[in-house]
Amino acid sequence: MSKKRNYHPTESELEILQLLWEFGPSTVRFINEKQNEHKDLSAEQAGKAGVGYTTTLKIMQIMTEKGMLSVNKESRKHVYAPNIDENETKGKLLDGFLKKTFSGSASKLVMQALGNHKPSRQELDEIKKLINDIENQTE
Amino acid sequence: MSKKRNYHPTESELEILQLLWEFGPSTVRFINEKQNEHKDLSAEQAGKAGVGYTTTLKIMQIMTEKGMLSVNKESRKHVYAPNIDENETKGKLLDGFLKKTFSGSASKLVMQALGNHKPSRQELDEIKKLINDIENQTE
DNA sequence: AAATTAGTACGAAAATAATCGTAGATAAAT
DNA sequence: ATTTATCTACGATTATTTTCGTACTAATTT
Repeated sequence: MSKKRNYHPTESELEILQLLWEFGPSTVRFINEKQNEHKDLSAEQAGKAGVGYTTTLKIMQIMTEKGMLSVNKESRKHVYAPNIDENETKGKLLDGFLKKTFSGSASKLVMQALGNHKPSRQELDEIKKLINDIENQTE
Repeated sequence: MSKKRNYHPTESELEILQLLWEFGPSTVRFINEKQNEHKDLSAEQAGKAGVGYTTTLKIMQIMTEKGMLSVNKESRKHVYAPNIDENETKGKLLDGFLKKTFSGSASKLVMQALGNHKPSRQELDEIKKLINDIENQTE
């Protein structure tokens, strides 16, 4: 039986995972800069310092220990890559959120999501198509 | 300008809020028992001890300090009531989750939710109705 | 009334997450 | 070849959340 780890990425772990999923294998420096770019965009306060380099490094090292990332040490600039699947991970996170917040009811969540966030015409069409697919596939 | 507090309930705070929303104003004892019932249902280990009474009490007191709950102390058994709106709170939580996990795209989340959780026919119908409502309301 | 039970108050410990300082090593620049 | 910049390693600190022990008080039982 394989050791089935259950990954519960923390907030900053998730932030890093997102960047790695988006940009592919990266150095600590790159990830750290992206983190601080993002912070700037939504900066509410002038005095925000941003995440320190060694903080990002430390977290990525911890993630590697946990098995979430793998690291290539050939170069001095270690290159980290996500070791877990984006959709699978997001699915699990969604599952947890669903249970905690919407008693596990996907439709309640969908309704709140659609109710709050007026989706665009294109988004609506995508969703309708998805629903059609599900309906056809069921029967 | 009113002091606009931004409530970020923690996990156990949210668990308590859910119970208060579901069952209405309650004593610590009641909430604590519900917490442990729920834990039993999904008990994976035999040795799980459950949440201690004073733990629940403490958290509810902290929530009261923060303004999330209000408390009626007329009886010796204090009765706690949620002070924040269920839909509004869940909306904010969803918002945060959306940003952190799905880059703020509601449709991505909906698609993942529907993709993972084969909704029932009834749920599908509800969602379709909701989409119709949104479409009609837009134009 | 005495003893037992059931409550609240509250400080402090334990667990978890995030941050950073500093040391040491390698590479790059002068 | 020195100096300076860049990188990793890693312990320690801070912040946050959760848990619980203990003291004290009020009610309930015997």
